[in-house]
Formats: sequence, C-alpha cells, structure tokens
Amino acid sequence: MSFQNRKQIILKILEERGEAEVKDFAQALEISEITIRRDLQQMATDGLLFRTHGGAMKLSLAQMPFTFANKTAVNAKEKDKICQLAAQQIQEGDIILMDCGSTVFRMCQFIKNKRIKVITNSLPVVYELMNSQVSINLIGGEIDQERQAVHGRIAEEHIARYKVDKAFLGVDGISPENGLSAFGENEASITLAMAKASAKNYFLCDASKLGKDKYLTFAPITLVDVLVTNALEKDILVYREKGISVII
Amino acid sequence: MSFQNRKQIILKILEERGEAEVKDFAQALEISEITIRRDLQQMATDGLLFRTHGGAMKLSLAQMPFTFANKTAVNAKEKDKICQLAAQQIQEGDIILMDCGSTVFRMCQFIKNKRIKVITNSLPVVYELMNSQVSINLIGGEIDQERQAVHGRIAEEHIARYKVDKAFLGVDGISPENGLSAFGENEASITLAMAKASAKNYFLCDASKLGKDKYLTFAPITLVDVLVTNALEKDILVYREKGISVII
DNA sequence: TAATTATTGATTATTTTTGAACAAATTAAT
DNA sequence: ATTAATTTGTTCAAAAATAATCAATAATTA
Repeated sequence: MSFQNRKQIILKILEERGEAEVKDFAQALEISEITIRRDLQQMATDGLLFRTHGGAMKLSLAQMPFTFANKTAVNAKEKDKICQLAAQQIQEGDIILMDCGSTVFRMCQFIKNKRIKVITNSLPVVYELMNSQVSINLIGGEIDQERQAVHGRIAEEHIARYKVDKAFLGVDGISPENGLSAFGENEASITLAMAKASAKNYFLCDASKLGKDKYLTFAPITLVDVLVTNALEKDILVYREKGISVII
Repeated sequence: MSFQNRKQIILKILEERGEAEVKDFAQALEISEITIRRDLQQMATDGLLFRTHGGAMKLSLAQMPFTFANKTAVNAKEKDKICQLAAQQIQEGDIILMDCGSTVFRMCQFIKNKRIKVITNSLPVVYELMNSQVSINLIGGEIDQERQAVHGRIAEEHIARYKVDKAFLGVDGISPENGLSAFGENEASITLAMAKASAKNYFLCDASKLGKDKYLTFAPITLVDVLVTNALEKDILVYREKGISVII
C-alpha cells in the first residue's frame, strides 16, 4: 500500500472520528506506528491535518482554511442542537438554500450523508460539504473576504434564478414587532433574496437572538415560516400566535 | 500489443479499481514490470494518471482537498517558472480570468501582492488568494467535486457577463494543426467561455503538452494570443509562424 | 535485403520506503 | 518538583521500487 493511499485513509478516518491516535491508524492500516508518525508529520506540514501528541486531529473549526473560529466557540452545543433539529426537516432529494451564518454552517455535519442539493454563498459550507454525498451549487459573485462568502448584486441575481424547497437562514436579531434584523446590508439583502427563492423559510435562532433588534431591520416577521430555536416555551408563544411554526 | 493498446487497458483498470500496483498491471497485460513502469511514467507526464511508489492512482483520488498542487505536483519547478513569466504580464489594476488547471493554480503565489481582480471558477485559487491583496469574483454554478471547480451552463453564462483584460488558461494538449484539446467536455467549454470573455488569452503549457492532441479538440490554435511555455526555441517556431507570441 | 529505429527485457546501481533500536523530549502521576 | 511512562526524533539497516545501462528482438524504412 502506497503513501498516497494511506494518506487518503488517514484523512477518511479523521473525517469520521475527528481525531485518532497513532495506534488506531496503525491498526486500521496494518502498518507500523513509526510509519504512521512519518505520514502524519508530512501531512501536517502539508497542512492536511493537525498533529497532536499521540495522534492527529482533523483541521476543523479551529484552523480550517475557511472557518468561524471566533464565533463557533460560543453556544456551540446549543447551536448544534438547533442544527440537528433543522437537519431533520430535510428529506432525501430536497434542494435547499443555506446562507453564510455561523449557525447554519454547523448544519453541515448533519447533512453530509443525505442525498440532497445545497445552494449556498458560504465558502466554509462548500469546504465542509466537499467530498460528501451532497451536490453543491455555489452562488457566484464578488467574494467578501471577511465573511468568507459571496455577496452583491450578481449573487442575488444568481439566487433569483432558482426556486427551491427550503431555505435555512440565520439572522442577527428577530422580534415579533419589527421582524428580522442584521448587522450589515449585505447579509440582509442576501437573506431576503434567498427567502424569496424558497418555498419554505427556516430561520435558525438561538435564544440570545430572540426579541432583539439589531442595526438594520430588513423584513417583517411574516417572512419566517418555521423558527428553529432553543428558547423556552413561554418565549416563543408570541411567534406561534403569529402563525409561525416553531421547533424546539 | 502496442503502447496505445496498453494505455487504454491501464486507464480502464484505474477507472475500475482507483489504483493498482505495477505487479497488477504486469499480470493483467502479460508484460514485464519494467515496461509497465515506462508506460506509467509517460502517462504520468501526460497527466493521465498519478504515479505512486509501486503503482499508480486515478488522478481524482490523488487530489487532496484544496491542495492539489502543493508539493506532490509533477514538474512543479518547471510550472512555477512558467507561472512566474505569466504573472509578469499582469499590471496593477488588471482584471483577469483564471481557470481551474493545476498550472494556472500555481500562479497564485506570484500575484498575491498585486492589486488586481481575479475572476475564477477554481476553489483552490479562491482559497489561495483569500486574505491577499487580490479581490476575487467567484463564478457560480454546479460544483464539480473531483475538479474542485465550478462548471456547467450557469457558470458559462456567468462568465459571459464579464469582459476582462486577460485570461490565463491551461489546456491538456496543444498542436499547430488541431489546436487546443482537453480530457473532458467541461473543461473545454469553460475554457472557451473564458477565452471569449477576455481581450487577450494567455495559455500556460509546459513542454509535455506541446504538439499533443488529447481526447477532445475544442478550439483552433488561433484562440491563443500568447503562449507561455518552457519548451525549446526550435519547438515553438511553428507557433510563432502562426502569429502567436510566445514567452519562454 | 540490409540498415536503421523503436520497443522490450535483463542486469546493475541508486533511491525510496519501511521498520527497529535508542536517546531526547513531552506528558502524566506522585 | 521529581519520577515514571509515553511519545517523538534520529540513526541505521533491510527490503522494495525505480532509474540507468546495455543487449536482444521486432518493426520500419531505404
């Protein structure tokens, strides 16, 4: 078995388990530990994985090329729960839109093995879904290097050409009175464009965003078809009354 | 059995199994291992497969996520020289197209600090130019996971909306008689679309591609405005006679 | 038909890869 | 803080694969 071959299997193992020890690799590949170490060392310098004492980690979240390093730490578990709920709403064969928010990004891990098509403007999402079952359609246009996503008029026109089943979107603030709000104009208009192109709009909002209005309010609450959140029952009653179905 | 014949069978075996050892090929073709090695070497330089120690792999399997041209690339140094020459043709403020070939990818390192705009369908290029001076426009459409690039009708329409100064393109084969050729239909049509959108077309071809015709010939040699190569003077005379300016 | 060229196979030398042994460094535990 | 256990880095040797060289065979050309 060649080095290139092992390289693949090592990456595959890391993709599945996130991290593993030298022993694990050695057993899985039926090869000596010293060789595994050499492989890991080279792959680490090639930037394919992160070397730890006694093993290796997937280059994820912490140091991936495309990443939400600063954001992901906060409420990671809560967000993951929301994402899992959201992912359950997806059927095989669906065509969905995903935006470039950090919450939506965390859905990737739960949809990797579904046979669906994802349309997105988020480079981290693309990176995460690369080499998975998912077929990807990337929205074209100017790249916003800070947000690691595609924005602008061209992008919105691109979105307008599609009509999809479901859109999974994030916002920076949501309130029953003023509707949806965001920190920037770019995010707002992309979110709007996606919502228009989709039959059913799912908004992923952790409790900290509920009842808040941020910099720019850009859409009425009626844009929301389904609200996926981890808030308490009592806090979401207002939304239910407005005809929004809420998943907790 | 001729070389052409073996070539086909070798490719077929790789297509089925993904990878194989020299022994396997030798047995399947009932020929000595040394001959297989010679075949594999030539096919590797032709870009038909990836040579490993002890055997060969399908090209797509050998590509690692977003790093397909790091250190393992064939002819890395030669390609780098070509790329450096090509990069010198770029002025500050230029708007350029870059395609998804491995040669063109290596241009990134030489243009990182230029203030230009790059329009591309290649995800590795995007990743490489992220967090640089360069402003990026990503072409939208369906993602081809094997090539790590955007392809398809939507992508071509996106390209058609732009008009740029220069396009930097790669091909799999180029000959004075039959023009440009590629391994696949997708690459061919994207290359054509890019060439049409550009005022001046630079083609980056190392010597191994000159005078070769590959699977699909898709454009006359007149599409080439400038040929950037590392070939010998005597081999490029034919191109100069056709009115193509050549940079060595 | 003879001469030349290209292809193939065999042999040898070189390089690459792998594994083992031991010293140095790092982590964990007392 | 010190010791014990792991892990890693380094060096070396064996095995495998490759490259280089040369002879033999087949194909081509004059």
